[in-house]
Amino acid sequence: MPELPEVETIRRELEREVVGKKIKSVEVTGARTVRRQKPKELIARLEGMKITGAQRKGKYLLLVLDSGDVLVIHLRMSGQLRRAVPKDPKEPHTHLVISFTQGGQLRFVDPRTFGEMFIATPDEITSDIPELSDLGVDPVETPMSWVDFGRLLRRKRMKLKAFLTDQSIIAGIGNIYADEILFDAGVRYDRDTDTLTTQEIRRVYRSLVEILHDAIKYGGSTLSDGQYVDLNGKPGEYQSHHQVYDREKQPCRRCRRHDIVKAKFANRSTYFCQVCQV
DNA sequence: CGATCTACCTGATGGC
DNA sequence: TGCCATCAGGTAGATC
Repeated sequence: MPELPEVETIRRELEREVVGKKIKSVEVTGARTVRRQKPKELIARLEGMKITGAQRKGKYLLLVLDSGDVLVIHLRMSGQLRRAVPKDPKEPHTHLVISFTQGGQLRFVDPRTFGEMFIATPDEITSDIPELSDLGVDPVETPMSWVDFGRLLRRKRMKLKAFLTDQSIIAGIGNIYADEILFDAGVRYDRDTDTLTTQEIRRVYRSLVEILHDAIKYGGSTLSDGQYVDLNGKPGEYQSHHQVYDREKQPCRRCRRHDIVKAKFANRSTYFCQVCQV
């Protein structure tokens, strides 16, 4: 479900809603949500702690605690974080509930159960947990120049879409935003990184920054299945700004004369305009 | 090293 | 109406 813009939207809400709150109790009911450690250990390291910060690295959310520990959350395909009060009916697939001493709850809901939560020390995050320590640059958190971006690109030899979605190079871009970025830049998904001209590199990077920030501005994308919602259950609005994603056979919004094509790349759908992207 | 495929799950959708 | 195949925002791991 969520890519950088959706996770960033949630992070900003967490900053307002849970930072400063103290954890009274934690209930783990899902069998798979806490799988790197015993739920008991996670609960023990959470209860009684105050949340002091809400950070994001790529698609990972990090809730920093006053104990020094960090609660790491990855939503994967269908995970949601929802604000609630104890009397709210429990939605199906609610796997973990954090209750605050100030009242109110943070609930983790995840139908497909790919999402996970674990608690780690900052040291473990920077050096021991490969997915996190090997994470590439977060283009929103740590802006770079297009020249730096070009250096990253020149170091690799792969298909452009694979490059953009490789979390160990650039963190946060997934299937939707890769397609939107490539359309905006006018470059095909299957171009080899070593064939891009300097101008194309500059265009791809400018599009990358613009699309991600624009998507954050609109609160991310919610597709027809309505899976992505924010802390308050509100869907995003960026889907109506999509130029290609999920627009197969609909006219290209740039050239207006050709239909968006859906192709398979790396076993997933890729949407593009055969005329506007070269 | 990169490309490709599978697995992990539930639920929605569309064809027959 | 029901049954079955296919697909979905992500990622890790196996294999070539």
